[in-house]
Amino acid sequence: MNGLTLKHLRYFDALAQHSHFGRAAESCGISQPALSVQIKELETMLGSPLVERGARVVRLTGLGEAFLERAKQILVQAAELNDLARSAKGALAGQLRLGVIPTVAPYFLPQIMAALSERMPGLELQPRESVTSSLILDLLESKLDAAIVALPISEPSLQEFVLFDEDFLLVRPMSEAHLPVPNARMLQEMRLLLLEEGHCFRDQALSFCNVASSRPRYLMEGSSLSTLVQMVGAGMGLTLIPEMAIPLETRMARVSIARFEPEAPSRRIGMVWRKTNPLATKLMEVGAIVRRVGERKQDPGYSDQNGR
Amino acid sequence: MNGLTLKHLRYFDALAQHSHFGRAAESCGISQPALSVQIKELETMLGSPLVERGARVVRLTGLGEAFLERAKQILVQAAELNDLARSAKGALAGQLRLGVIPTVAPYFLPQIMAALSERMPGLELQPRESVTSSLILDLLESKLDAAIVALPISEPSLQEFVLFDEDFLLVRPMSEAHLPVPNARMLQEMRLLLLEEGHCFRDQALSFCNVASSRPRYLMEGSSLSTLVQMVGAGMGLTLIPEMAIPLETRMARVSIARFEPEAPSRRIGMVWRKTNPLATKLMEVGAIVRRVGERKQDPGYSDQNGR
DNA sequence: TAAAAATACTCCATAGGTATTTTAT
DNA sequence: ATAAAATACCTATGGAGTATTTTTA
Repeated sequence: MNGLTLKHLRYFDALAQHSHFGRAAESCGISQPALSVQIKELETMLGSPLVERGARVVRLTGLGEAFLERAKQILVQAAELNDLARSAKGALAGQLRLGVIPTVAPYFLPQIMAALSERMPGLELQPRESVTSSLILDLLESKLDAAIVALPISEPSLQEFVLFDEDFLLVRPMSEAHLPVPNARMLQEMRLLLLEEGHCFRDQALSFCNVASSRPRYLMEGSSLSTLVQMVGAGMGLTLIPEMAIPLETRMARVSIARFEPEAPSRRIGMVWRKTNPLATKLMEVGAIVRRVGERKQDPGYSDQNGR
Repeated sequence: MNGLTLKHLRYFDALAQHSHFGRAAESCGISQPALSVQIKELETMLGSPLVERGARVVRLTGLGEAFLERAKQILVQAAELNDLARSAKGALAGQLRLGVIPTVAPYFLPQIMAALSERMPGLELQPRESVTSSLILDLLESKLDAAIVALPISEPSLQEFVLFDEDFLLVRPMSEAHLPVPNARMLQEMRLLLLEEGHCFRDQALSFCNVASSRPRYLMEGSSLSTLVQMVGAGMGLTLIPEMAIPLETRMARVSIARFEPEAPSRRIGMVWRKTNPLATKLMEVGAIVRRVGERKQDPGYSDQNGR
């Protein structure tokens, strides 16, 4: 009598996500009629419709919303079952889907991959770069195993593992190198170049400047730290970048770096994963290795392959 | 790549429960080879065995245990999805699987069924009588929707809904009706007839008598309150019964009833259900109706169909 | 050697495809 | 009029049955 299938849930989840039978079907790798039939079957089992069919819109009913929420939980748990076997085996093998935020990835990911391939040879790292909000969503839906982001996340279902803290440094045109380092108040009056919305680094920088409104007068936006530094070099303003970005980003640019004293702004970088992930203990080991990489980077005597 | 099915989980759950491919298959309504194939498929997907096959024994591996735990969770949640639709509809309709402990069922269930069929006509009550431990297990595995038991249960995942408190009364042979009512200390020296192990009412009575050991000197056991009262009538000792059992059990018996003063032992009867059950709000309504029945029963002016 | 699980094969139910119709804006 | 979902019909995969062999205590 219980004809419910995980397939039903996957299809319904896809339908809810796309709000469109055709695209949802495509995302499942099946044809639109096949998906229609499965959804209808699900509704028949339940005795109530899950979606309202408009001519151009598909919307979830109230029941559909409630159903979706629970269905997602089940799908996540089912996905975790797959990881269970891997976690039972000694070394963490197979692929590890790791998300990394854009203001960390280019400066840290190469070293992470090098360290992991040495210390955990069986591991196949599948990195994905995106902003925090997107990474967290994927994490919660079990589309990622772990993510490296700025802490805190404060999501109760996620485990946070601190990797390291790092300061933000001031990047100015060479021509201003002789000027005193401005403080937070002064920064508010200057032409500050920051990342576009969605990047946590942007918010952290703004919060240092005590900027309440999200768009102060002299704010310009770039889509990568590299772009920002280039713009600074061209005399268009100044910016902040995290310390780990210095070697790579300032090598070719005609800019001057200054440290804020005595209170430098900073961020805490950490790794997060679902607490219920069966790989949790293995992920802790991964975290320890990654942390080691971070410590080496911060050691002033250390010189990585990015030179400097 | 994710060929996992709820069917796999159901079959594996059955196998774990029966530790026997043949019987597990039977309980699933399929043949033994069919189950073997599915289990093997599951193990192949995971890459590790879930069970150790002995010639006469099937035991779960470590991975199997871990897998089972998570699989059960998923199965419960999947079962709850079915209830979701019903809860969305206005009145609670369809069948409601209600467990009741043996020391409540015969005295309370008829009135409950009468009240519910009047107040919730669409509801088809499927009662099941068993001891508390068994009811709670079934509840947690979603094989019951709710249960009427003695509180507290103190299981975090269960919602407790208090129905009423009721006293325990002393049942003596008619010949002893003139004697003073014994207190708890005195009871320890008397020939006390109680239910066999597993019944919560037995434990509650023992705890009133401050009996530490589970089998005091003068203890005899019966399998139903009715039997106990008959034995008391035959002069074999005395017993305690809950107040609601009085009308039915003492009608035909030559026994005398006495109330303990001033501190009568008592029990709290309540209804419990899984907090995550989508029917939770509806179950609260059911609880309210059942509570009303309990209140009417306790009203001295009330006379139910059991006479008295 | 005997009970139990695995294997071999056969079959049919059903998930899914293609072609088409119906629906709603 | 048109995009989108439902329906009709057909095909093929795989779940489940029976018969049999293999395993192990």
